[in-house]
Amino acid sequence: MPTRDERKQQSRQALLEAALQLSTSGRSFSSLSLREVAREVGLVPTAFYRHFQDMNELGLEIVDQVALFLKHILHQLSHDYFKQPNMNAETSMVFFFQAVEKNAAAWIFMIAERWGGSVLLRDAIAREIKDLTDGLCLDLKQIKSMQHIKNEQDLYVLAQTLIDMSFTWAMSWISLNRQFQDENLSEKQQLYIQQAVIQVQLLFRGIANWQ
Amino acid sequence: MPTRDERKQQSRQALLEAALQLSTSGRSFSSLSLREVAREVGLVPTAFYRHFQDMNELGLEIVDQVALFLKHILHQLSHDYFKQPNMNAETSMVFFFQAVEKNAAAWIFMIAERWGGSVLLRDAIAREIKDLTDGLCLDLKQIKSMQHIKNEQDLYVLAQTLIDMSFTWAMSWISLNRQFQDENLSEKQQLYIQQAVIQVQLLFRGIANWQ
DNA sequence: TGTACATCAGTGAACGCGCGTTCACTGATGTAC
DNA sequence: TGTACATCAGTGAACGCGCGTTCACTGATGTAC
Repeated sequence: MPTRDERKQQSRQALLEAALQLSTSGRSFSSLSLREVAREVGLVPTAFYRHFQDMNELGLEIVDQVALFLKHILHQLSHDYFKQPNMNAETSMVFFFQAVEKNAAAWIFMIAERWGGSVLLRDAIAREIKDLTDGLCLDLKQIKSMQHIKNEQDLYVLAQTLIDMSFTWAMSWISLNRQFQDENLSEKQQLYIQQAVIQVQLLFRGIANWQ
Repeated sequence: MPTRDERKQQSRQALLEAALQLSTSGRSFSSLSLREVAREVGLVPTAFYRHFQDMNELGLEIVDQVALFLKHILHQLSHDYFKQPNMNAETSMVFFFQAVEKNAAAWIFMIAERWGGSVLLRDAIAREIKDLTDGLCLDLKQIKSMQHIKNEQDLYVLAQTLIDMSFTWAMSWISLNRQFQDENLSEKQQLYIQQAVIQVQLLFRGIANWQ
């Protein structure tokens, strides 16, 4: 028998997940209503207030959870790509897209609300992206093929570019999955993997020939 | 004395501009109400229906107008950058940011609604961005420093990258303008120009060393 | 040019609906003795 | 272990509000003769 407090946490998490799911299924977070989220988890609207002051507070908590998740993914991917001997650009793009599909909601939320309707969420997301970039920058600093880059700022800009590109890749991939089906989909997917690989290679030739 | 039809067009355009302005001043298009837009231009809600069937139809028209504007800007910028003899990366980034500031609403709308709350708008914007990319691709094809790129697809991916980056640059610039003031702002702006220039140079070194 | 009629952008009242928020409540769980 | 009380997650009625949409209308502009 779970304690009262444990059941409260379950309701809280259910509200968070319902809001995340609703706001990433073709809608936006700011179009959700408090009543709708409560209804989705089988609670009366007023019970919402036992967990969050308002939808803003719930949104900020989603940003926290989603950003933490993306941090893990990006760290692991950069680790795999730069440390594993038999990792080429194509297989690591495939890995990336698998990770995106596995938790699409996280990516959709971050990208859609990055320039979305709520100032609070936008600012919180900006801070989290700054954080992600700092983390990636530290990862890059320990890579062999980056040692010739002397200027700290150049490395930071590279991290920025990679983060921005990964968002674009993730969202384009999700758009494909929404738009096409079956063999038509896998054809488009193959094509897009090729294009993303070219982007990566363009960037990394730029790095190799830096300074 | 303007004709009845001319005055109708003025009301129509006023509705479009009010919606664009409201949806880019920290809100999102899908959070606008029909009544709010009508109120903003001094019309009774029901008069809205003389011009558009609903907010979706108005939104699609905004996409049209905004995309047309961006097409002009991007074409002119790529022309200036690649054809003018004394154009370096920094001065052309400054030109770009001037263009962004001059009509920030257009950029904000396109970027925010690209992954925003309305499926109709998202799809329309996706089509327009495809169009912009095709246009830029044609421009690139006529550039001297691109002649060594044999593969059509590589050029297309380059155009894609440039379009995506220009959106990121525009939105970051607008965020700076929203967030900082006075000498603090111009300091951040200087820094960001430097960072964007590094991104461009990274990319163009990649191109120079392609194949 | 003047008249009679048609058009149609904008009006204003009315509607039903979902919203956020308040309030007093219920009854199961937790705690103190 | 049993009892008496406190806590508090969830309930349900009620509120005022802005919304999209309908409808019959008004009166200035446009058109046909």
